[in-house]
Amino acid sequence: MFEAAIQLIIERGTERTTLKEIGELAGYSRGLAHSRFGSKEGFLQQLFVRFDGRWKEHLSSYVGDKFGIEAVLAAVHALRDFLTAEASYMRAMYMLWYESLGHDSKIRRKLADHHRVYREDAARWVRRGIEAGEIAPTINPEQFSIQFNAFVFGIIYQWLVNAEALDLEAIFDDYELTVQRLLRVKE
Amino acid sequence: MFEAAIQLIIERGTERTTLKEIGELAGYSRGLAHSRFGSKEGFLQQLFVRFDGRWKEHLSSYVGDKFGIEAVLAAVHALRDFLTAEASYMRAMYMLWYESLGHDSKIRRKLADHHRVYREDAARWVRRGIEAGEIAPTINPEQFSIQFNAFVFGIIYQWLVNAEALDLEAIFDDYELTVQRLLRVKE
DNA sequence: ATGTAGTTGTTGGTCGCAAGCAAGATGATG
DNA sequence: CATCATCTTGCTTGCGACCAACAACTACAT
Repeated sequence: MFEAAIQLIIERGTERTTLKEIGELAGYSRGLAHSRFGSKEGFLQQLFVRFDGRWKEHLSSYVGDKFGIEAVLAAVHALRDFLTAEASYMRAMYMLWYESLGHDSKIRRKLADHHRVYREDAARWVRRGIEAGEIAPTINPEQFSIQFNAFVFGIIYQWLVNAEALDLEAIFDDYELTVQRLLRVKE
Repeated sequence: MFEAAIQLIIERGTERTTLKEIGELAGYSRGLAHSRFGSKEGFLQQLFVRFDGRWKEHLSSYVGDKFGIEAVLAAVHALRDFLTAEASYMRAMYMLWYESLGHDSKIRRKLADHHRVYREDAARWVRRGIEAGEIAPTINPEQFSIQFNAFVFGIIYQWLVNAEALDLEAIFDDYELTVQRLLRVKE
């Protein structure tokens, strides 16, 4: 059922995808999605949770308890691999996120909260990297974190707009250099 | 009419905004928006063109024929000021962009094209900065451009998700430092 | 002032369809 | 056979896009 929804969301976006279509594409009747999830909003919320779990799991399998530059690069690799291996997941997830920004919704509030956490995580990586003497103390962890998150979301956005125009390998390789240049303490 | 549309798109997104509401909020009858623009798609396209013109004008009033680091910083300032002075324009514009990614549309194709141009512009600024000896020749103009655009779109995205959580002044000040650190040739 | 044409805006109505609900079918299990 | 969960079907309601006919106003020539 969720797989069917992902496919439809990629094609039409969440707003133009109907519960009827989802049920039928999944091989059931038109009414099932509705009776299972109560409402369209309810269904999208479940989908949100599912997406979130999947990404969190993927990310933490890369980052683990790393910190400093290593953690930042691990997150970059997590994104690179997720974009290529789970492209449809990614597309549907962001379509859901983007469209939830349009109106007041639970998803929208959750999103704001998650984004705060993302920023805190990256800031912590940097802070611990500075403590370990690996990252230059002139770096402001909170600001780097915002810029790092901007990179992540900005790349994903450009990828959504036109995936073919981007050479992901080259982009992530070059961004690694940028991170090293910026963070690494000079001897 | 366009002003009414902007207000409604901010509240509900494009998909949940109806031509009827737009006409009525603008002080006309329910049918006017339709008879003027032919279709909802037609209306949104006009809106897209309008947004695009406004942003282009704003940006070029900051960048002019600058190049190198100066041009990059001018673009950063253009964004900073647009975000604060024209917040509703920005919100509605990006909601329109985001929602047009969900399905095949003319807007979507135009968007892809515009983004290519954005990347070319920034890459050109960098290339000319390298030629002038101001920017380190180790910098890859195309890759910096992608990262720069990612910053722009990524900041806007975070701002759309939760504007209150961001201190725009601090963000843009710190990003200036980042740009200088990355690009400026070391003597 | 009057007839003609063009522009702008209004109104009534059709069509299609998504969401949601309720009643019932199906089918497994103890 | 009774119960519970799962799934289907018929139906209602509401509404958005779109269209066609028409009204009101303006311009301008005669």
